[in-house]
Parts: sequence; structure tokens; C-alpha cells
Amino acid sequence: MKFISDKDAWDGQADCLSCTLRNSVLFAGLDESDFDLIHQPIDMYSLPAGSTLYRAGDSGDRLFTIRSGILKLIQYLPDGTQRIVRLLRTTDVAGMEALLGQPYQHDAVVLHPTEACSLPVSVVEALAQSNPVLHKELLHRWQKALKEADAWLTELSTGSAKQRVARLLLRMVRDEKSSKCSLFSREDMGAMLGVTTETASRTIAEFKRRSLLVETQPNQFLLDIRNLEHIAED
Amino acid sequence: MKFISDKDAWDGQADCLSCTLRNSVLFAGLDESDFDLIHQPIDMYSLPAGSTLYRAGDSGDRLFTIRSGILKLIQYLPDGTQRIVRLLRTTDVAGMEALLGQPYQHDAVVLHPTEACSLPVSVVEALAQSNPVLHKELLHRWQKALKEADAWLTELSTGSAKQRVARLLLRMVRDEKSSKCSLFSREDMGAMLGVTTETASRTIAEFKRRSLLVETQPNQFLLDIRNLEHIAED
DNA sequence: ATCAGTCATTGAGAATTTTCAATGCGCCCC
DNA sequence: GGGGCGCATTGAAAATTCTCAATGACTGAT
Repeated sequence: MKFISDKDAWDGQADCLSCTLRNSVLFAGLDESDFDLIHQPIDMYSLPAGSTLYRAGDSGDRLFTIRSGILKLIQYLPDGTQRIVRLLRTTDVAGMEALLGQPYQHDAVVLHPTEACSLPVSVVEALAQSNPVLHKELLHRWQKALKEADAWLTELSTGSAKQRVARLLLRMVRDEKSSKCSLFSREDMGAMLGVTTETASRTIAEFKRRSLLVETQPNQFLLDIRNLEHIAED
Repeated sequence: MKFISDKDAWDGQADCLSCTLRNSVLFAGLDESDFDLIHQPIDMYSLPAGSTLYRAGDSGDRLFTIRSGILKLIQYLPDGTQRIVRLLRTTDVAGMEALLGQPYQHDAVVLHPTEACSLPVSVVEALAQSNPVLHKELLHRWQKALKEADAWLTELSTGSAKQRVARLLLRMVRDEKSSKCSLFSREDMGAMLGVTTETASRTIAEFKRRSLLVETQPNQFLLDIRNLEHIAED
């Protein structure tokens, strides 16, 4: 298991002003003068699949902006079962609870290779105080996370396994130009949908046989959106 | 279906300064001078079980502080299935999305008779701008809702029906002095747990037979916490 | 008091999902 | 090239849950 403290994950200091995501990221509302308030370096990391950004219970002193890739947020039940409660992707912010002085609520584990920027809490606090736009942006981020959590309940934890898998697949390609996507391990899919690994596997296998999924390259799939929607809804 | 616009629901204007919940409510951080900024009346409502506070999609111009009672937040799937995604109780805030100019995300329906105060968005915005404590409090509220949503995923939508019911029951009496609680309709329990009404009913009935639940008065139950915990975990 | 309506409970068979076990496939390492 | 992994897939029986239907208990209205 790799942690971001590993030397090899570190990818240099970020230059927020010239960030390619400048307009969509948490700091979107800031202007040049605001950046003068950043008195601590903002580090960038490149994280390979399987590495852990932070763990539940860790006392958090920074948040993370996801530049690319996909992360899973995991929670555990007392008996050890794990449940994936959300996915984070480009422009999402991880670990916002740190802003409130709370320990991280989840394990954050990399699914697809990820680039992330680490924002010290003190930096975000300083900026938020001087810049109401950032403050509002934080509210929006929280609201977005909450909306997502609600959607996971209604869409991904309700109905038959087939419906849930179909909805997860559709969710993967929403806002994408093409219907191409790469899937997660069956174990992860199960943990997202509240079903066993085998059920996830059987369902995906069946979808393949029915040509609802076509594997163009290893782990690259094309979705038959129309028919998947049909399964998802009824 | 009663709406809060009904005359009979209105319960007078709130006097926030002398509110009995003054210290635990959204406005906890305000002091007397802040209240001068309130240029619109804050109304109080008494809502009977079954009434609707707001509906998903309504354009919201106010939030609500729950003084007592219990509300459910409902979301619908395209096929009409409904899922309860959260419960709100004393000191919780409903409809925070209105602050961001978004329509309400859920139907908010009263389960146990409820007293609520209606806070116009403009009032909260004005106060939040002048008072950083309130602003921080808003962040905390959002975080709390998110934590709750995650818990519903891991605790109430994972595992067997017996486990889920047990966890819901335990959740009802957490932070209570006694293990006494009143239950919801089986239909609502099913919608919270992602199981059918019948399964909810069978499970509760079985728990009663096993004396994990004792009905002291009509719809008043005592829980055998120890043994319910055993079921919940394993 | 009766009746209709609502909700909880129960039954029984069907369908789905889990469980446990086995097999197959691709990949990396030596 | 031949093991080992790790993961996906599949099988088959067991367990759970759903579905559909019926029955009971209670309440409020007439």
C-alpha cells in the first residue's frame, strides 16, 4: 500500500495561477492578489491505483483537489464489511471534513491513477476568510457531495442487482461524449452497490452476453445506453 | 395532504431571541445585535403527521429549523419507487439547498408531529455575511447531513434485512436516556432500508416474538439493545 | 353498532441473491 | 516455460427476499 508521503508520489509544487483546471477547481473564484495569501506550498501528487490518500480516523490537516483519475471513499461496518460510499473525480474535493477540524470520515483509495493537489487547511481557511466566493464555493461542494450521496442511496442501493449495475454503468458515462468506459473490479462494484462480488460478476457477464456491454479493448467497454436505461428503470 | 400554507399550520411569529433552542439551533452563534438584521418575520408552524413541508423541485426561498418532531426526506426513482434518504429531527435544518439557489432535492414529509421555523433565504444570507460563526455553522450542518447520508448507506443499506432493521432501531434510541421509541409504519421502514413493506413487517414481528422489542403501549417499544446490537453486527 | 378504510401480519411459491467451491484466464517472476 | 497469483467467471444448493393474496386489528365516520 502506497501513501502519499512516499517520495515517488510527490510530483512537485503546484502553480495554482497557471493551473489548467483553474476555472473549475475549488479556487475558481480567486484572483491573483488572493494567491499572495498562500504561505504554504501546495503540493501535487501522482498516485498509482491502489494507493491510499488518507484513512478514516486520521486527523486531517489538508484537503485535496482531484485533477484527474478516480478515487473511492470507503467506510467500514463493525463486522469488517466495507462499503464504498462515493467516487471522486476531476475537480472534486476530498477530505473537506478537515476544514471543520474533524478526522477524515473515510478511507480514500485510488481506483484509476490519480493526480491530486494537497491544500493545507490553514491555506483554505485564510483564503475563505478573505474571499466570499471561495466560501460559497465550499458550500456548493458540500451540497454536491450530499446530492451525490443521496443519489447513491436511491439509484445504486435500491432495486435489483441488474438495475443497480445498469445505473452504475450509465452513471459512469454521463457527461461523457462517448459511451466508452473502463470498469472497476467486481469486488469494488459489489461494494458500491451493496451486493456480493459474485452477483456483480454474474450481472456484468450477463450484460456482456446480451451485448449491452462490448469489450473493445481489455477493460474498455462500450455501453448500449438505450437498453441499459430500459433495464435501469423497469 | 396539508401544506404549510394552510392557515391551521401557522403557529405565530418566532421570537428567536427567547427561543428555548437558542443554543443548539442554526442561529446559535448570533448575538442580540445580529437579530436587528432580520427584516422579515420568521414564522413558526405546527405540522401534523402526513403534511408536506416542501416538495422536490419546488424553487425554495426558505430553510426550516426543526424544533421538534420527525420529518422524512424522500426521493423518487423514474419508475416511481420511493426511497427515504434521511430523517430530520430537533435542531436539524431542512432545505439548505435553497441557500444555493437550488430547488429542493426531496419531498419533506412529517412523520411525527413537527414544529418548525421558516427562515427566509434572504435573512440567512444577510446574517451569514455579517456573522462568520453562522457561516461556519452552515458548513457544519452540511457536513453533518453528509455524515448521516454516508451512515445510511453503510448501516441501513448494507447487510441482511434483520441487520438493517436492528441498526435502524438502535439508531432511533441513540443519544436517548431510555431505550424507548415509537416506530414508523412498515412501509416507511422499508423505504428507509431498501426492502419491501412485508419484509420490514416480518422482521419487526419476529423481533417482537423474540422479545427484542416489547410493546409497552400502542406503538411504544422498549428495545433490547444488547441483543439488537448482536444482530446488527454479525 | 356497522362499515369502510388503513395498516400490520402471515402464508406460500417464485425469484433473486448469497454462499461455498471449482475452474479458467492473463500476467509477472524466476 | 512453468509455476504462482489475483481476479473473473461459473455451478449448484441454501438462504433470503419478493410477490401476490388473504386475514386480522384498529379507527373513524355514518
